[in-house]
Amino acid sequence: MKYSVSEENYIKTIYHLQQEVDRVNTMLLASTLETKPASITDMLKKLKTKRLLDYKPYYGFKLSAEGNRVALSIVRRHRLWEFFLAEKLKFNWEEVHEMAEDLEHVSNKKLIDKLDAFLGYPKFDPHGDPIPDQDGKIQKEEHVLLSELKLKAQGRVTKIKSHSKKIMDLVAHQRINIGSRITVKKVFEFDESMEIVIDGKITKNISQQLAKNIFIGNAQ
Amino acid sequence: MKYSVSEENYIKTIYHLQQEVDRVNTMLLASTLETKPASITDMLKKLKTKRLLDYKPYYGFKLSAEGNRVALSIVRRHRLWEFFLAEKLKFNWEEVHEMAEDLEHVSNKKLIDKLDAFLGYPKFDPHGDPIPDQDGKIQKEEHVLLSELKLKAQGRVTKIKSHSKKIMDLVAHQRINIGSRITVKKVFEFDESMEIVIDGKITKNISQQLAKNIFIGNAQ
DNA sequence: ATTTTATTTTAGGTTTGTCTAAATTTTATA
DNA sequence: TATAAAATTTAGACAAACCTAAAATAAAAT
Repeated sequence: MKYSVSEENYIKTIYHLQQEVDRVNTMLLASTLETKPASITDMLKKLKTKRLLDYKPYYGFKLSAEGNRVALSIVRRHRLWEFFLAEKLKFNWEEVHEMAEDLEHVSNKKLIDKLDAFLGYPKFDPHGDPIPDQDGKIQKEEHVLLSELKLKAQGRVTKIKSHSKKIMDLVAHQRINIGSRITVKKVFEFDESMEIVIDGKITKNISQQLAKNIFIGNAQ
Repeated sequence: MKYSVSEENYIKTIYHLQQEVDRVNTMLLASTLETKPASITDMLKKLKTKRLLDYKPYYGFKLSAEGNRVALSIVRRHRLWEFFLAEKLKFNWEEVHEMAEDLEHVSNKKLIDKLDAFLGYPKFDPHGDPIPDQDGKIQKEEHVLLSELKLKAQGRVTKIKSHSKKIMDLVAHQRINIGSRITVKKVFEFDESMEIVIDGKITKNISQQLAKNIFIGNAQ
């Protein structure tokens, strides 16, 4: 089945929100997609008739098994293109997300599978997010938030929680990259900010809010 | 300026038709785009207000300078993606056209320029068609139709005129590729069909209709 | 130079995906 | 538990891009 760009964006967004909160509602989806609640309701009805969504008016909704399958294929496309943009075209990993938003809707399966092969079947994208394989299988990530790392603890950055421009700006400025080795030197009780050392070289001070958006783990 | 997929398809199609006939009309455009004349008129009015088209009702239309510029940028994207698909993803050159129809609408300029660099600034796509550079400049092709080649004449295939599935099927089956060296062994007066030798190895008989769709020239 | 035929445009309708405003249902609060 | 507030849905409208049927114009034929 082929879905419209709009349908795909709804499915993908519902999928991502379901990873974060246990109940996605109309309001949340509307604010995430920067659209109005009434538009959400319209699309929910459409996705329900296409059996991508379990949806009872007023009682909430979630992706059906088929909806989940479709979501994973969109996520796969998105992350493969991100990998391509960063690895082959040499884009900075902060700028690939936006471009991949367009490329992800090119849905020719043979194209995506050949791209996957060309890239060497990568398991994680440049943000450290796992790339689903042809069957939608995802390699388990094991990581903790930098904010939860104990003093003197060390690890590699595997992922940034949100890819919003605001966060990416700060992360890039602080020279924190996927793969950077981070050591926690100090945690300040006052505001829970921390002093870290990046790759054994640069020392930086970061806020707790930022540390709560950086994952340290086992990927790559 | 950003244009819709539909607008881009109209602009691109008008551009291509203008290379072939000196006056594109509503009927021709409708049949090429597999749409109805009334829909063409609607879009012509829209493209006129966007100053991409010189158009006087009932008097005909042609791309404006700006329309031409936009068309060349679409053609550039299309052919760069075709080159990528054939060269990097190892698709057969007969199958890349369809996929590039989707990819061409991803119009981020920085992405396209980086793709161009990654591919090594190719001058011709896998069909032998020239790829416009950032400024819309096209490398001149010098080629003649295979049907016009003299007896015993020889040359390399640089381009297939149309990329319709019907032609591509036949061309692929006959093992005629871009770059193949063709020698004309015989021309039969009865139906103007010809016997050719491909790369000094295989002998084939092809119809005049087919020979009129194969260009022999100087590209690559 | 009419008449016939072909082409093009207009008028009005459809679908997709959006919107605003109003109505309905659920949840929270007094 | 009745009422206020918040969330959700319905009703009706709009733009984009298409359609059919009819009207207008241009081109061809007699």
